[in-house]
Amino acid sequence: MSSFLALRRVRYFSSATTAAAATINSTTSTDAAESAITISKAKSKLRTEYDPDKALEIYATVSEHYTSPLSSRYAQDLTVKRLAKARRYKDIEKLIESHKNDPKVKQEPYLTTLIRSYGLAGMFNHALNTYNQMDELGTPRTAVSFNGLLSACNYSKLFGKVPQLFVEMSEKYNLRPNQFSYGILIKSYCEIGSPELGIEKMREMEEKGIEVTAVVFTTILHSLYKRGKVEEAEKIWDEMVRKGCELDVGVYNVRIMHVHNDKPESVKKLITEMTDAGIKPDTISYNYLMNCYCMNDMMAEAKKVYEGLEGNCCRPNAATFRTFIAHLCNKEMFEYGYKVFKKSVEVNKIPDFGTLKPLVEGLVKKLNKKDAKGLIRTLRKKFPQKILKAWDQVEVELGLISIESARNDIKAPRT
DNA sequence: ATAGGGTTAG
Repeated sequence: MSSFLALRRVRYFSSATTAAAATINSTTSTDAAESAITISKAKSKLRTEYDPDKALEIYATVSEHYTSPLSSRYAQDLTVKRLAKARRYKDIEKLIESHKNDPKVKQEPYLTTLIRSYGLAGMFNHALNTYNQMDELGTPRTAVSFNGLLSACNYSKLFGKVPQLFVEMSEKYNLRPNQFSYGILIKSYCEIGSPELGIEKMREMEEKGIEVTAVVFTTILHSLYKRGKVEEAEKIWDEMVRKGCELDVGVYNVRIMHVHNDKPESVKKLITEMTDAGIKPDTISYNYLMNCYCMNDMMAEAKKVYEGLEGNCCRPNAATFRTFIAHLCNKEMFEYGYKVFKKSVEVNKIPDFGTLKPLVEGLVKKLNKKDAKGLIRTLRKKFPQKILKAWDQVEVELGLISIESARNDIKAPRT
């Protein structure tokens, strides 16, 4: 029985891969506005599509409407990540290799997306092969693809390999590393556990007259805080300010990250500071503030932050819903938790099983079976069968459904 | 049109 299912799955999948591959080469003359709509719809769907087969089908519609590397990159990234999670490496290869038949591979940005994708899938050797294949494919080389290769290496978590590639490839192909190349290199040193070497490379940038932006400072700052080197971090921050580096949300969020386990006043202070400097806090900043209030039992304040998000031109993201619902459950605020859950459904950012289970249990405990059932019913509509199995059991355990009807469901799933 | 910041997990 299970092998039959497995077989069916493979066959179904192969046809989806082929479909995705085939559309890439078809010449379509859809007009740009229409393409943009199609792509944006596909992205929204992909975000919540965890079934790799379905993801591929959706991705096929994106390939069909290709306009620029950037516009389809997000979709390609998501598809590849889903496949990688399912360990479908052969299928990733099939998909990406098929793109090499497209005339656009002679364009460096296009080819670079392929290299990056292999990296995201953790298939660094494929990324490297693709990079070495460029002459054969007739794609010109600049720092763009070089940086793509270095990024692929970081994505594959081969941080130690980046410094070596940096030297080797820049010499072999006579390329001059730019500010992005250095940014990637410094990231790799920080990940290896040596922000000090990262700082050394930053000095090298200065000597060579390559602009050191907030991104590089942020990488180093983050690494220092993460390793508890607070004094060194403060020094880097001071240097950054002193040198007149343009500050942005990213750096501030790293600083907020560092203080958010403290009292809310510390977070508030930084938010005021950045706002005064004309930098708008984003969803990440507010998530920290909200979390911080929750950890300090200030739920009314946390609610205010959550409800004020849109007024601050921020949209709640997946992390907002997940962490807030978890805290609300801890505080037994299940009714409000259900409200937040409904909002997450509305915007297609539903938290995972582990987050929602305590919410259902809490609702039942408070004798609110109606909402508990409503929650599960909603999930049934949204998620693939595999994930839902866990919910069948929860339903029975909590007495939301009788064992008999659970059995019936196996034959005839509810709609 | 290539680098950083949260959270994500099996």
